[in-house]
Amino acid sequence: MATVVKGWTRRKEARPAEILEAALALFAEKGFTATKMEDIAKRAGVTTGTPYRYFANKEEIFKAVVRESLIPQISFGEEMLSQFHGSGQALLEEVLRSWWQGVGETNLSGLPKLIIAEAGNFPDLAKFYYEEVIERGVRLIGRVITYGVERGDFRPVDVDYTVRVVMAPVIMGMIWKHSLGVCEREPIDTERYLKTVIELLLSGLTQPQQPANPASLEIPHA
Amino acid sequence: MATVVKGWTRRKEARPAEILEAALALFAEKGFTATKMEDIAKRAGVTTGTPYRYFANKEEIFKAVVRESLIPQISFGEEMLSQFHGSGQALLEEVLRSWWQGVGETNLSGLPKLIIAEAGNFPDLAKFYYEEVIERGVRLIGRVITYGVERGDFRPVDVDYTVRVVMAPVIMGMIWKHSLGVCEREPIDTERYLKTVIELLLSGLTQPQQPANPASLEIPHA
Amino acid sequence: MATVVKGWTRRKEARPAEILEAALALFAEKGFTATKMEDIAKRAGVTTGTPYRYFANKEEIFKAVVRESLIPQISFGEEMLSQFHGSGQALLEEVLRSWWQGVGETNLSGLPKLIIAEAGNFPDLAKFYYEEVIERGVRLIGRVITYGVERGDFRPVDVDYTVRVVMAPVIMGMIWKHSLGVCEREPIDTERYLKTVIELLLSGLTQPQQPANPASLEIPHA
Amino acid sequence: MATVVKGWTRRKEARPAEILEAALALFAEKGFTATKMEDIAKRAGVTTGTPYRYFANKEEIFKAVVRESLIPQISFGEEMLSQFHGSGQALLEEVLRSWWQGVGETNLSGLPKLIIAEAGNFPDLAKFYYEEVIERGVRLIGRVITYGVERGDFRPVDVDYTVRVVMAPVIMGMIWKHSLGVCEREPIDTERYLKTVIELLLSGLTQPQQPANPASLEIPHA
DNA sequence: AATGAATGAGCTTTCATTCAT
DNA sequence: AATGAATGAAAGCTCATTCAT
Repeated sequence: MATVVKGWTRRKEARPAEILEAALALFAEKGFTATKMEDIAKRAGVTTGTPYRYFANKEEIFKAVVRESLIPQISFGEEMLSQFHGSGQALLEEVLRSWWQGVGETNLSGLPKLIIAEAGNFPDLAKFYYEEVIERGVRLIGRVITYGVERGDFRPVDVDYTVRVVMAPVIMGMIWKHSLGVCEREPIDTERYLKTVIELLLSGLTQPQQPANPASLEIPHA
Repeated sequence: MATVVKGWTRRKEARPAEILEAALALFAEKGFTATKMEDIAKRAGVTTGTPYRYFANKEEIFKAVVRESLIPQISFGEEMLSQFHGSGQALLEEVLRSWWQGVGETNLSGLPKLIIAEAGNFPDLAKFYYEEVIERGVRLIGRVITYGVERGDFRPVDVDYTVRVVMAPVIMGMIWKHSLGVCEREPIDTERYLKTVIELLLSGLTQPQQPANPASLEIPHA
Repeated sequence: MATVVKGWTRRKEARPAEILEAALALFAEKGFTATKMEDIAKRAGVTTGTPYRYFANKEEIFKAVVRESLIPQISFGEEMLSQFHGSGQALLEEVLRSWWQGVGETNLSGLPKLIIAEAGNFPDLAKFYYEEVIERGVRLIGRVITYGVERGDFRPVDVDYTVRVVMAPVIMGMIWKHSLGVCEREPIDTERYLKTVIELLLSGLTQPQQPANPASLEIPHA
Repeated sequence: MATVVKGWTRRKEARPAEILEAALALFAEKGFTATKMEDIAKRAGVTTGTPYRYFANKEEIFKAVVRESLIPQISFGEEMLSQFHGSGQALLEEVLRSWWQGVGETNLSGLPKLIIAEAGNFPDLAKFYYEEVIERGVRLIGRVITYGVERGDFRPVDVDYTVRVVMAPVIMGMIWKHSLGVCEREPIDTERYLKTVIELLLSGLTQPQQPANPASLEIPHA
């Protein structure tokens, strides 16, 4: 939230970032349509017209938020994959957990909900998000699963579709936080949720053929 | 859509149902906010004021759609559960498949997306949906899993949280169809998706035949 | 409120009167614009279209209410005047009290408020009411005052304008009942109000016994 | 009406006042409901959305009109009372005349009609007006009468109710101007009306100098 | 570069009146 | 004579975007 500096002293180059930060917070809370430009401006500590100096319109602000905040998280996952040498199980868990930490526990977790909600009414946004985020994400998880299958850690599976099944609980966890989750009597215990997800997925993916290697059932980090 | 008839008569008793059908189609396509009352009216073959003869406002139309269409599907699942005598695996597959058939392949599959998207801006709707749909659905799947665990078909699991993990891929499948799914080059093969989901879940839930590593079976917090 | 008779048995000739009664009650409560035709119908125990069998539109219903209910009250006052033989004071009191009883304490007391409120937006209604009610009422009170002056009971006064001053507290009393009166902590004691009105008016009109100050008796513009 | 200026600037600080002035004129003419926001805007020389920058909604515009225009008139009367040293008669006449001048002869005279008309349908407005205007007005006139009674200028009277009787002709005079008054062949001569009011009221309130004729003071029927 | 007043199309909801039955 | 479903124009309020300063 924009460190307050004495009036004109505030460095101009911080403006766009402050606007994007404010926009992300509001997008996550209310969605795209329900977020008013004026609220973004106010929250960024500027006036109505200022965001238009830096971004052509609300859609461009959304794209910029995605580019600046979400896409680096995917790059981070790709980085991790390229340097990984352990078991498929460990890799999958590592990727899911770091995604959860970098996205699920930040305001970014509001973006999947937003895009799901508004894709139909903003086809440009949908296309952009699909190409820049979804496709890269799917490719990343696909490579993770293939890695495990090729190492013999995972059963041979229908990779393309398994990717979606693997991602679903993580995405849903994020969506939940930002929508009906607020109706629940006791908030979700995210660590417990994540643990359940990983346990079920790994257990479902793991090669059951040979007498199980007890180590491979253990939860890494445990 | 409504055979055109001269004058207003004849369709009298059919009107509310026609309006709900039109509303569901539009809700699924555009969401709650973006669905204009006038569009509902037009699609139902009536004029602006007519829906208000039957429903107090847009929120009530939504509730009626849920009550008339979605809730019976849950009742159907409860019915199925109470009469089932086979294995846990068979029960879970049966429930998921029939849910998919009765909801996922109809316009009803648009409702989860809608409610996720608009919960924050329509707390009344959220509360209604949470109490009437989510809680009953969660309870149903919880009983299905417990059934399997008690029969020894499934590993002992953290039922409350496993429910969410089991439902996630099904819900996501429905959400996908109505949002970013339209961006995909080739449409999802739903049978293939469902097969992958069930295979992974059953494989993840099923009691391993050989002596398992006890540590990995523990229920968190237990 | 429409004696309930077995369905079709209800004598048709009672319909218009029932509709007017319902209309008066609602007009008094909500005013002209805010009274919905459908509410009139419902309250009269018929359906939406029925009032239109008897009256061309809402304005005509209003006129009929005035003709059937309010105008007879004026005739009654005229009757009283033509047969009266006592003092001017007694006559004025009699007229005011019987007006209060026949109008002020019934739903008719809502009509002055209504017409005052809506005259600007329904010029036809205003003209009708002015000609049929106001002019006759003013003429009546004018003759009452003249009666008192000619008998020497009242000071010689500017009759035309005194009429308005005399009527004002009675009209305001009725208006009050139907509008801001509801905000008062304790409801108006109408008998006490009426007593205060009459006391002040009679005391203000009565011929002082001692040689009067001629200046104060002059009629302006005379 | 707002000298037309190029662009939107310049009138910045004047806007709210211009809007209130336009609103008052329309409220006086048509009442609250029948005054369209767009008409207020047009008359103030702006477009539909502009009034909403300054006032949350139509009700708030009404309240602002009352606060800015009517309430100062009451304060003025209170001021006058606190500095007055003459006879009760002179005080009452002074107060009524200055009220007439400051309210009766301006657009403010439309407010009593408005509030009487719409109290039932806008309870919030009614409560506000009752508390901010009526109660203070009643208290003011009550003190004026008490002043006269205590000085021996007025007969001892039922102050609470006499207040209403005294105010009635003044309020009615204002109401009349804005409703059925327009139907009259020759417009009311306000000076003549006011003179008649004051003469009748003072004559009705003044302590008879001579031994009173008990009969004439008795309340008939008592 | 930044401001913030102003725009105006767009949406939900209401209700007098009509007219097929 | 009576019904009551349907009409459709109208009104309050919102908000992305513009542009004079």
